[in-house]
Amino acid sequence: MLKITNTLTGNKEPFGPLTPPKVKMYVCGPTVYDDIHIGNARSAVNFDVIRKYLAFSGFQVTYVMNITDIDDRIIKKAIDEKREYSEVAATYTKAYFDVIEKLGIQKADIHPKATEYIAEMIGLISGLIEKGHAYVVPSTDLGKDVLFDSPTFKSYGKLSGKNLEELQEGARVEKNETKKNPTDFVLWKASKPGEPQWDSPWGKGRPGWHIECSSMVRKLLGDSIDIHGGGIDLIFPHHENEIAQCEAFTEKPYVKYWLHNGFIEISGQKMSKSLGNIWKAKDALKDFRPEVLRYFFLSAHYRSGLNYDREILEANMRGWEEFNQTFQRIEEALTAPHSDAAVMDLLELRLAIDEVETKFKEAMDDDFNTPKAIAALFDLARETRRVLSQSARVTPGAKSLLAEVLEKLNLLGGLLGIVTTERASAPKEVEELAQARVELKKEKKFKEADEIRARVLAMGFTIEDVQGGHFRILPKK
RNA sequence: GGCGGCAUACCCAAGUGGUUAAGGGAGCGGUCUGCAAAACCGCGAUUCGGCGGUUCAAAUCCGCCUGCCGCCUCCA
Repeated sequence: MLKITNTLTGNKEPFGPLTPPKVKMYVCGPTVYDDIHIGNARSAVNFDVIRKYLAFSGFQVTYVMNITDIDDRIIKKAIDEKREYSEVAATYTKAYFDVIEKLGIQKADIHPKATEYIAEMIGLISGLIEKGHAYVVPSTDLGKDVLFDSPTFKSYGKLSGKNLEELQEGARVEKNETKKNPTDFVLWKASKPGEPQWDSPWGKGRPGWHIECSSMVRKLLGDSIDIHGGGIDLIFPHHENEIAQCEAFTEKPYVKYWLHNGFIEISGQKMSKSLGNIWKAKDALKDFRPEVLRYFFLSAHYRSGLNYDREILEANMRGWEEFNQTFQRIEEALTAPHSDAAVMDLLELRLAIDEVETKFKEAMDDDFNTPKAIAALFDLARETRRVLSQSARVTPGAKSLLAEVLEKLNLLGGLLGIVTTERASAPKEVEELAQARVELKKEKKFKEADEIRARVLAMGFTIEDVQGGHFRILPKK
């Protein structure tokens, strides 16, 4: 039984979608004004795994992730770079999908762009005005603003656990003369001359931030959906405001389960432009394999913070390498001739194979506990390596078990996206040198053999001796 | 000031009432080896930030304290 921690209730609840086996899932995607950083990447990976696990569990998931392609920061960038805002958005949308693809993140079923849903937004805003939840105020020469009247939505604050009085007393709520209440927020923003603009009943303007998600959710998934996700920082005000807009208008529950992922910190500090410690995903991908980054992201629970430090990531990578080595070693054993004479103890491996999927599911069913799920995979991998070390050539019985291991680890590890299909392969020349070295060793010409090893090392490869006069070539560490 | 989260071995990180406190990294000891590396085996928290309380039983529940962090303004 899958359980999910729901931010709305603060509890871990059994997961029951509105219309099983269908699951409607929406996650707040990027605002395409710059390259995404590893925090964005972590979020995308977390929800990718959640989406895949739901599908693995038999649910029919419809997954929507938006692209915010109109926003103040995009406009600012466009002005700074003297380009059209749409060019800026297109540039970073492309960059986003490039990173997503590299990270092995399955595309959402739909990636709607905000600017393609302006009509739906205007419709929703008009409806809110008619129902008395929004009001129009004069703004620029080109048009008027529309603001949400927060006290008219009586459960405002239910997601973030805030109430209107506290927010009004709070020192950090901005003063704004056009707002009737400090917690009111913009639904429609009048454009200034030269800014991107759309025609509306309130003149030339553009949508507020919160309204786009609400509009796209309703248009693409319906009034009520099962899962809505995003970063922990979006709880307030973004998701709170989405609830207010939608529920005030539809008078139906907007989202059943709210999921929020924790932040990545850089050496204990929040990533921010002002601190200058932004680590872009595309740069991370230059230094680390995508599977390693995914392994790192999934090494902590998605709700927790994740501290990044180069040493921590590199320590994670060493564990990941050993895990992935297992695949290559199994493949080697499977392709090598078998041995009927080998004495092998396979009992523990049999047990490990039988329980791995159960342990994996138990972990994932507990609010997508990926660290625990990974531990289950590592248990099987360790047991497999133990068996492999018993004999260079394995028995036919061992081969069939190893094939099962491969299947399980590929299935479950593949779901997490932490398995690499890349195998260490060396140039033919290196292979030949290594083979020649075997002969030299047989003739006890160790000095020559060591010279070959040194030469190969200079070429970027390490030769490791394996039992029975065999060898393995690995990239230099 | 309001709301929320976290504190588990040298490091990362699961565990949220009851058998030996997962897993990974690093370390140490051993086996193997021409050497090296790898591999494999073994070792490692009598204890879970501190102090009280509840309970037959707590890392796990409650209270207080200390420390760190996030949100309340754009933010994954």
